[in-house]
Amino acid sequence: ERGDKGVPLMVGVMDYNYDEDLEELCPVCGDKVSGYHYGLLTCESCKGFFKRTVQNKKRYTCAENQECKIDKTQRKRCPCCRFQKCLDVGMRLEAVRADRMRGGRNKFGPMYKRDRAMKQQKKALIRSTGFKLESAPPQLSPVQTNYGFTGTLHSLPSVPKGLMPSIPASITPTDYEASLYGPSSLGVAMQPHGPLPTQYMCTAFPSRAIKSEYSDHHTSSPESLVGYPFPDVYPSGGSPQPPPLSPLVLELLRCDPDEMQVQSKIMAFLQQEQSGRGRQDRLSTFSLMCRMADQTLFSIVEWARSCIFFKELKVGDQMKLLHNCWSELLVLDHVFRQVQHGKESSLLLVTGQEMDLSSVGSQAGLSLSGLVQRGQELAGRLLALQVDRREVACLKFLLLFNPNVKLLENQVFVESVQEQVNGALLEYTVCTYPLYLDKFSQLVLHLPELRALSTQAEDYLCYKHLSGEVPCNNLLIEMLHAKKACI
DNA sequence: ATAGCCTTGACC
DNA sequence: GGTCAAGGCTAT
Repeated sequence: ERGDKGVPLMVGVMDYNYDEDLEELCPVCGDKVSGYHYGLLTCESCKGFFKRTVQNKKRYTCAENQECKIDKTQRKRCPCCRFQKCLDVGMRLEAVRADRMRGGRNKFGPMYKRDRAMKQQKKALIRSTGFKLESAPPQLSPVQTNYGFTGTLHSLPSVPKGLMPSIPASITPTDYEASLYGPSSLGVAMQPHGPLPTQYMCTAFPSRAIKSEYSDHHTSSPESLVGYPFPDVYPSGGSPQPPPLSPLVLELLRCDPDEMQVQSKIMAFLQQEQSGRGRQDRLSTFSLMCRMADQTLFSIVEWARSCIFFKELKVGDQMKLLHNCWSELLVLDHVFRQVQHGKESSLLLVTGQEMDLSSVGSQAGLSLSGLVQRGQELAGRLLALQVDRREVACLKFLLLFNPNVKLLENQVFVESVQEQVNGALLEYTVCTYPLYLDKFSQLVLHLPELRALSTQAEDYLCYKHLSGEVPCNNLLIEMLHAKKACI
């Protein structure tokens, strides 16, 4: 691809640019990758090894304890552990053809294409986030960097133990390969003596073996099948199924509170507050909106405090992060509600009430109407993007775990969560919307507008507060003060 | 048996 | 017609 054979040294030096070279390492042995082979990027030798093993139905036994380290220099020592590692990192038995037909393409083609697109975007992401990965301390041990949440095998920015310690932990290809195609070797490494994921369990599998992807083209006699005694990863026999949703995305979504619960809670609170007042001092619409935003903010803080990752932080760091992003979360909450509402002419409030936009225009001042309008425009763009709940769940984490917040006790953790969620969101969008390759960047590109909008909202709130129009005892104002104190 | 290089051929 | 992952070949 890159003509790196006769490249003049100088060009090599000039081109040596974080770009490709670091990613081109075989997940099995760390040798140079020569292309996609049997499901993922591997080196030429592991490709050949995997082919020989499966074609010739070889059975190996390990002389040691089935935990031999496999690297470029030692890969010949234990074929048993080497083959096990091939399976662990996700090489596909089905990609070895039973009929030995040469040339052509197989059903994995589209998958390789998707993976290329994803790698491309991840690279762009790394570039746009200012080479965070490269500027990180160069030799963090996996233990130090592994803040991965337990329970997922996917998207952890960390390396399986013993795999090429010279590789910066976060950018080995392993994460993505594994999260696309099967359990990561990290997952296996994390539970070295535990049971393997079901699909790789070596059960007593009857002679009905793996079908080649080409066996459809020929009358498939039992003899034409490769008889490797592993169960088919895709028993349904169709095209490769999309990988399961990243468990991280699911986990982030699970953290989300139930909308109806929040809605009725805030509704009940406001009603109670109103009923406690006499006819005379009923709150103005504006004050009511402030109380509503205030209560929403309470529920956001409650959400954050019970969230995966966030609850691991010390309170001091939690405060700093929330002080930084509370208005962004509030705005995102509002805007996404409008996306779901889908009506141009009215606002949907957190209480489930609908409010005519024309009444906002007439009752609110110019600056508030402008703010609302800007929110509607953002909602319109997000609607056009077809942003979904899972993506919003990720965006909330990206806002919350802002690595630019200063003086954090556990900065590294925050950066790690940011990276993990970025990766999970990227993976989610590429896998869920394969025809919309740009969706991830489109989503992330809307964050600056969201931030700008929230800043404008803060300014507005500040102005209203200074002119004494915001009710006191207000979390909004407290946050406003705290943030100003930070800066 | 290994691994680097070669040939093949469906898909774009 | 080019691409590139399959399988094939062959020195070590």
